[in-house]
Amino acid sequence: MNEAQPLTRIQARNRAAILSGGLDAFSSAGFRGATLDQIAEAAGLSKPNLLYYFPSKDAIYTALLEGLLETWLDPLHALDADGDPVAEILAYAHRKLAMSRDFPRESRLFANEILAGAPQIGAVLSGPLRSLVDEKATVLRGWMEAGQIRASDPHHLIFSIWALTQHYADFDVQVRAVLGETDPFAGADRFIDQLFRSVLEPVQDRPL
Amino acid sequence: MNEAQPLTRIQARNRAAILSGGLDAFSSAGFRGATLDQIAEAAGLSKPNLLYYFPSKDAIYTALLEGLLETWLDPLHALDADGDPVAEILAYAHRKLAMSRDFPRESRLFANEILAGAPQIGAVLSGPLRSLVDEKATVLRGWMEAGQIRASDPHHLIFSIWALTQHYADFDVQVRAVLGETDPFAGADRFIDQLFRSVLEPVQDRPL
Amino acid sequence: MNEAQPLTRIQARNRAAILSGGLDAFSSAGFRGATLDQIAEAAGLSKPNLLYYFPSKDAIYTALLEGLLETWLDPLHALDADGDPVAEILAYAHRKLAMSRDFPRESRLFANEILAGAPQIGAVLSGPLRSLVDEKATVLRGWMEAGQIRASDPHHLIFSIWALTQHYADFDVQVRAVLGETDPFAGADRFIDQLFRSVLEPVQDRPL
Amino acid sequence: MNEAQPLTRIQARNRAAILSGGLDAFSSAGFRGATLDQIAEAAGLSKPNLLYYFPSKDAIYTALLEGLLETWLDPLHALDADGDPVAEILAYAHRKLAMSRDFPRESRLFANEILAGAPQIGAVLSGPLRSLVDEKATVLRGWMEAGQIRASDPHHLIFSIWALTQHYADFDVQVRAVLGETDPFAGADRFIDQLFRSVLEPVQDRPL
DNA sequence: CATGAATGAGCATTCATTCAT
DNA sequence: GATGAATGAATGCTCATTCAT
Repeated sequence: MNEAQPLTRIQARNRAAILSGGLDAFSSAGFRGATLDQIAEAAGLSKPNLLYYFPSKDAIYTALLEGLLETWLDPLHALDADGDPVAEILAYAHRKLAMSRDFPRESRLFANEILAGAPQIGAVLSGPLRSLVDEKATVLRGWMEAGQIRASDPHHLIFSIWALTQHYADFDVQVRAVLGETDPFAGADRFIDQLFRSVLEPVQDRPL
Repeated sequence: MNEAQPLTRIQARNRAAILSGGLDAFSSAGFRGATLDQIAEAAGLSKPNLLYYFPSKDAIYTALLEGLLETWLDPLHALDADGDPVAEILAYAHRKLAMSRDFPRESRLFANEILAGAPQIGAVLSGPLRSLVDEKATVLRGWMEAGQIRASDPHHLIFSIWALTQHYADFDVQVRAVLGETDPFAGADRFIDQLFRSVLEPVQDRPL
Repeated sequence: MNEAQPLTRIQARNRAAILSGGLDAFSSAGFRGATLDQIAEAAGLSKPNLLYYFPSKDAIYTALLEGLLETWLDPLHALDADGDPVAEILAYAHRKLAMSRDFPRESRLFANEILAGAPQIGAVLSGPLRSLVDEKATVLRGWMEAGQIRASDPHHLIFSIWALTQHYADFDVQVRAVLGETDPFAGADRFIDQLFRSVLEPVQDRPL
Repeated sequence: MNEAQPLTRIQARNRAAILSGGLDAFSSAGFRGATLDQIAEAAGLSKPNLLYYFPSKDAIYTALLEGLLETWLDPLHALDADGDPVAEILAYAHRKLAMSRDFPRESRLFANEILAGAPQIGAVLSGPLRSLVDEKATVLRGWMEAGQIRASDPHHLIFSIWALTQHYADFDVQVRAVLGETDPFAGADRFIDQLFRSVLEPVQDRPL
């Protein structure tokens, strides 16, 4: 599996199947709780064949997390210092909520990793993630000082967007148990919009 | 170990040590990922001795969850329909945040159980929890219709309090990685207060 | 190990070795008393490898019993209502004794299962076995009423054949301790012949 | 527990309870398969207290076997060389059958020990038991040579009495499964009487 | 006499990984 | 590429036995 070689079709298909099976397993049972048997069955491969594509359980997990981190931070990267402040922030929250809706397993994989103490991505958190958050917090603070959004703690503002949006993926089982069969995301979208608009929009701008 | 008998001192001490060790293990690795060896070592007991107090790994987990559920819902129970609406809701959010600060392992245990699909407490979620939430949502809706707080979806309002407060326990590692050594809870408390005050207080009441 | 697939040579060899080792272990120590370690060692396999062929200790035991039951009842099935009565019964007793000589471990496995209360084959005893015995008892009664053999209780007649023949396998250790090194089966064969001839042959037919 | 001291009432009661519980356990599961927990629960004692009366599992088993062996051979001892031959032998068979009816657990304990290869009483079998059997076989042979009973192999004659009578205790489950609820012993008694009378009584003495 | 507490050894079974083909 | 076969190291749990009181 020389990485310089392009993957054959079978290779691509099997790698994808393994990663999908691994995502299922790791996102619900955590790294230690997931088993290669589960993953192999989900991927429709024998266990030795699975280990032909990834040398170890750890390698599957790492591949998943690495593939995830990029897309996971994309929405925040996209927050544009030159855009309309309220619109930018709300758009960011909506993008994050859409990720919870469209990629709930990825969200739960991430949650599991953090709950376990971030053994694999600890360095990313205190390195690239922290830098990115600090950079965007500076943008937010600039908007606040310019009176474009009301003043609040920019870091906690970001945390609140993470918490609120990821909750609908990570606690999906609980949300659905409480709401019944209703799809939670439409209501969540409206509520989140209302919540952040309230705290962000300067008072005099608020429509009576 | 007849439960009708009062526990001896040794029993009380060892049971507590086991539950604490189990809380450590289960809250970070999940049920499947935690091992009796970890728990026994954390409790300072041999593995067979641990199983002298609890008949199985499952029994420890169940004891933890049962002990947790009661206190977990207490803050919501305490939300008083006859109190001042904004003050009641904010007090609820503060109590929840205090629980994240004082009992972070319990929060992560709960998060892990939900992430795994709530195999043990699924029935509680769609039964007692749902009833409680519906009851309190009715209270909130009453306040909204009376104009005492601004209108929004009461279920999602409750979810948002859960999400925001539990985030500081469940994603503690990430929060601290981003903030550095600063204690997150003081800032979190202020931010949450500001956020919910914004969305709850009727517009005309807001000081200019 | 799809059972529809023919077994490979290795599979056939190892499954046979496991069943033989299991027969040794279960027939002398009973189900609970036998250990996978014994069986694995007798089969020349590691314990996990043994469990690669049979999913559990119970599965080995069940496979043995199922394989046994068929051949166990064959001699009785072969008792022919149209044959010569005395000859048929004596032939049946000889076949049973031959089984004790040639398959003593199987006999002891069966004895152990019965002694333990027949937890696995209880249903067979009160179902198929009872039907078969009742059917052959009816044949015997017919012969008795026709005066072809002397009258006696046909069920106890069958039990006596079981008891006498299986004794030489099940109590082999005792029989040999009492008899010394002599092979017991030649004498047993003669004695059983004489015993049943005495009780079966109509009195007037008996040579003086 | 100085053996020179007489047992207190409590000691006597508890020893008896342990032996009875042990008899239940060992007779159905064998030595290895039985557990001290079973025995302790059956005896209504705690496990450490049980081990106060008997120093080990092995000690209980040995005590049972030793207590058994004496009474086990009594009926054969009682076979009287000076009595009426046929009556003596039939009386022996009846006594043995009565023991199967009245002490089936003891019979099964003995059967289990033999099936396991007689690890504890092997020496008794090839020592005292063999001597006793040889002695009684000599008596039988004397009767045969005197024409008081018909000639047959005296050892196998004794084995046949053991086999037939013990079968009703050892294979009790099977016998009852085949016969239904009927009590087997009345029929067994008649059949055994008929069987041995047939093979023992000199031909000319037989009533037409 | 009796029990609560504790444990080393063992047991059935699982699991990630390796090896040969 | 893929699989059958195999295993060392756990893993949850049992069991006979010991110790302290």
